[in-house]
Amino acid sequence: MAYHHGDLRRAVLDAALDVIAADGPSAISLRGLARRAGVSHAAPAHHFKDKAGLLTAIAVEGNELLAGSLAEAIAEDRTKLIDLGVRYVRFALEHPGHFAVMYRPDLYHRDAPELVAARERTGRMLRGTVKALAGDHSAPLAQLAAWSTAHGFATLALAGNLDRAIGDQDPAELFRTLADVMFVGRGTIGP
Amino acid sequence: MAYHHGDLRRAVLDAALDVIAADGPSAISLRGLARRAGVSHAAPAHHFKDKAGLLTAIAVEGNELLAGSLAEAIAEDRTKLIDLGVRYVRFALEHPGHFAVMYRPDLYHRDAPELVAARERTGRMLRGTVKALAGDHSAPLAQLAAWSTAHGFATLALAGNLDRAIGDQDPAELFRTLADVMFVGRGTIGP
DNA sequence: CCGGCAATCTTGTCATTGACAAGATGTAGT
DNA sequence: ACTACATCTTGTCAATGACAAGATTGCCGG
Repeated sequence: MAYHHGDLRRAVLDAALDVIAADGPSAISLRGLARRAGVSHAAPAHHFKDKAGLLTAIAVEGNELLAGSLAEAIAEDRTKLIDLGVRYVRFALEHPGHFAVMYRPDLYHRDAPELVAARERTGRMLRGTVKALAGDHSAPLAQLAAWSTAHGFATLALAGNLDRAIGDQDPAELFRTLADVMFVGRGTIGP
Repeated sequence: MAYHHGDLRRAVLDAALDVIAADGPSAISLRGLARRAGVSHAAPAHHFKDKAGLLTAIAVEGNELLAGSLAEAIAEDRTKLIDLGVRYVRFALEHPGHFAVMYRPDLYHRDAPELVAARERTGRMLRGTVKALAGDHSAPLAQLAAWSTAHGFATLALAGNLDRAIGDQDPAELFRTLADVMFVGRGTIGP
């Protein structure tokens, strides 16, 4: 084994995401991740400072991935709010490790500058699209409604609370159906 | 200090709920709770077996409290789905410790019989009300929509993600406004 | 009244973990 | 080659969860 791992930072991140997706954020241990990567027990700390630092890095990466995906949808059509919701749900299902950390600020350093920046970038996507659809007076409420619905659906689906309702469908497409029924044809929110 | 605490079980539960509401479930330690209650470090284990057992007890109690509140709303008017949502949100804000644990099955014993029973009781409330409003064909989707929205709103509000949007309003009443805008006047869901 | 019995709590211990400090090893720039 | 730096190792400590064994208390049947 070489003294330098090559990319220990990424290896630890990937191992952590594996464990989190399988058993939740409380199941990770820096020492366990070190063993998985074949390095000494204190090596990860050099890249992430401490456990909260590792989870902060995951939250940052998650927000960047999500912002990127939302940006794609906006590039296609900046008026389709439902597409943003579908991508939000799809992101949660495809990156369960990231999603499981992102909205648990008690687990990481919520004031880290890079995190604040990534969060802000994600938030701008949603706000911009909502404002393009709703008047300025109803935009905040519409934003709340959209975010709450997508976030609630994703959260419940990830935790397995919707297994029976979802069956063998694609959850993200089921969410599209749901959002269509809720929003389409209403003056306040959707086209 | 008497050898018997009196009601150590409740004291530990209350202390745990305090800590969880303040710093999240990852901040609790059985030994810390024991110190808070003025007992030896191993006393709590006698009541809850282990840490997951303590969190299981909290999840059970939370589901029972929530089911009770929902039952009240149904007793008043079994057709007002929005009232259920408002109570769901209010429960989350008034019992943040319980709520923070209930939907994190990775933290507790998700198969404990008492927990399954309490969950089932809560679920019946929602299903019954939704079925009374929507036809059998659209009920599952309507239930998903209602639960997702309320759960997402409560989750985001608790994590502090909605602070700016909420301002100094009562979050639960804000949710009522939001739900009114979303649901009222639609054939599929609300009256 | 009392002997035992179960529930409750204490004390003692162990492996694991997170965090930190100090040192070793490789790498890049000059 | 020399130096500065990033990376990784080794060693250590306090805190924690879990377990085992024993002490204390209240209670119940006889």
